[in-house]
Amino acid sequence: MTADIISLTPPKGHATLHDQVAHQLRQMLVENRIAPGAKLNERELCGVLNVSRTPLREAIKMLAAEGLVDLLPNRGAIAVMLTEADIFNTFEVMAGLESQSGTLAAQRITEAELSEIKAKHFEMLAAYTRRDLPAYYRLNAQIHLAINAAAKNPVLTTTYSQLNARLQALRFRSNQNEEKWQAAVQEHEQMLSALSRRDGPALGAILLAHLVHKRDTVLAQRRDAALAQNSSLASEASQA
Amino acid sequence: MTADIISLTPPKGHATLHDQVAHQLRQMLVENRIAPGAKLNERELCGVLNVSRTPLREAIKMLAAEGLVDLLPNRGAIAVMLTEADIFNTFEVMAGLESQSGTLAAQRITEAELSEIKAKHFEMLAAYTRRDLPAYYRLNAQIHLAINAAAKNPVLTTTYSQLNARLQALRFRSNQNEEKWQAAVQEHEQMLSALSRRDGPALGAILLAHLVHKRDTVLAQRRDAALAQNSSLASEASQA
DNA sequence: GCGATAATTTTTGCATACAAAATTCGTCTG
DNA sequence: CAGACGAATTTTGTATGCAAAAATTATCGC
Repeated sequence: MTADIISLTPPKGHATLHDQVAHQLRQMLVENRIAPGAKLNERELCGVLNVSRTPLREAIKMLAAEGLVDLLPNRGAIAVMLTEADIFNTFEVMAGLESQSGTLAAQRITEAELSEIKAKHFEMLAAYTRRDLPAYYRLNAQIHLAINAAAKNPVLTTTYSQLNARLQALRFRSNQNEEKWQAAVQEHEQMLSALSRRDGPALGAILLAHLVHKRDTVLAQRRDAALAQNSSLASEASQA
Repeated sequence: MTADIISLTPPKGHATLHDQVAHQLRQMLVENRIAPGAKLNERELCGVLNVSRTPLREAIKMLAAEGLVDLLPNRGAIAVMLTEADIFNTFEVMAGLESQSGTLAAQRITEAELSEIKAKHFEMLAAYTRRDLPAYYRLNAQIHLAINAAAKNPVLTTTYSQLNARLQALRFRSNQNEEKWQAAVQEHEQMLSALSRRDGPALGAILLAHLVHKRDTVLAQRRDAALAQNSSLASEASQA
């Protein structure tokens, strides 16, 4: 099936090496174990992953097509470094895709799927109440993926996941501020309500707004981080 | 820039071999010079493209990530064979993306861009009047790409182009029937009107409907082709 | 003659080898 | 001492070689 070409799930058993390597590299990039802008040294990675350069290079080419690394001619590959414009644009597209998936999900979701999402929602509320950020993020992501899955369109799911992967690295260590967190939780309440009523347009609109807010949060955070980085660099420079 | 990772335009000068090969293969797939389901024999393609297997295989991995070929473990790659569900789903996503690009384009298009699209529109009308299908298709595609470009979101453009490439092969030899053709032209008139009025929501809605119609046309055509194929096979069998 | 099985050939997947480009380092000059 | 030039090293890009898996052909049994 076309939508499964890009396997975002671990290749089971012992599939081809380049697929395994691609999966491992994807994980490393998404979890920020390879920093944005960092060079992917082939020899080094060969050592870490215990493979020769051939499957490694093939995997890198796949990641390039997925938009997780940039290919510099004669200079290898680097982990993508998203500009603010890139982030804005990516969120803009993801907002459209997620909105669409919400609209479709409202039409196509089964009772069983809805129940599972509701359950995850309550688990997420529990995590929020405990201020357990990692659990909250995990459940949040699961809910969004579940809504996506309920849209019953594998092409949509794959496209969404691929864009999401590029941003994952950004969100990996992001800390919400309290009021935005609360707002996000409220939006999730509205999402569940719309989904329960099978109100596609409403769910689409909510998800659109939700993603816009998420985008603003990520961008604001990024600016703060950049400022902190700059000031620490400045103090370092003054020390030297 | 992230959106330029996947180069859909000819790599100028003498870039890396795997990029050139990827471009050539893409062209061959999109133009149906490699039939859907056909096996991509490595040695054979090496001969045709005058390269060794290494850059060829790297290129194939990229095309796999782009969804143009399927990778079968230990059995190489085949040109994607879209099922009817795949086509439906791909069009569904493309409809969403194109609708969004219309909405954004209405907000962000410049006068110069609008004029150029209008000019292309009239050229397209000329082609329609002459019943010059190839010219019509070319201009039609250019208009859609121009609207996409006017949305000023490279991520959206790339995502759209990537999905479009998968369907290009289908449309390459597609013949419109007269009334659907006329309807499509009328929709284009509405598009231009909405774009001139900078009416984003209207343009989005029109493009959504336009894509749905395109989808129906392509699927109907495909069913006809399948029937013709079957009957010719049947007569062949009866001859033997 | 037909189907199943075994041998042969082909093809894929991976590792290695070699050439060209880029990076690094040292040296030299002003 | 700064900066530029150039040799040495590293790193990438491509070609080739080898082993395992698949496809093909031939052979055998029925």
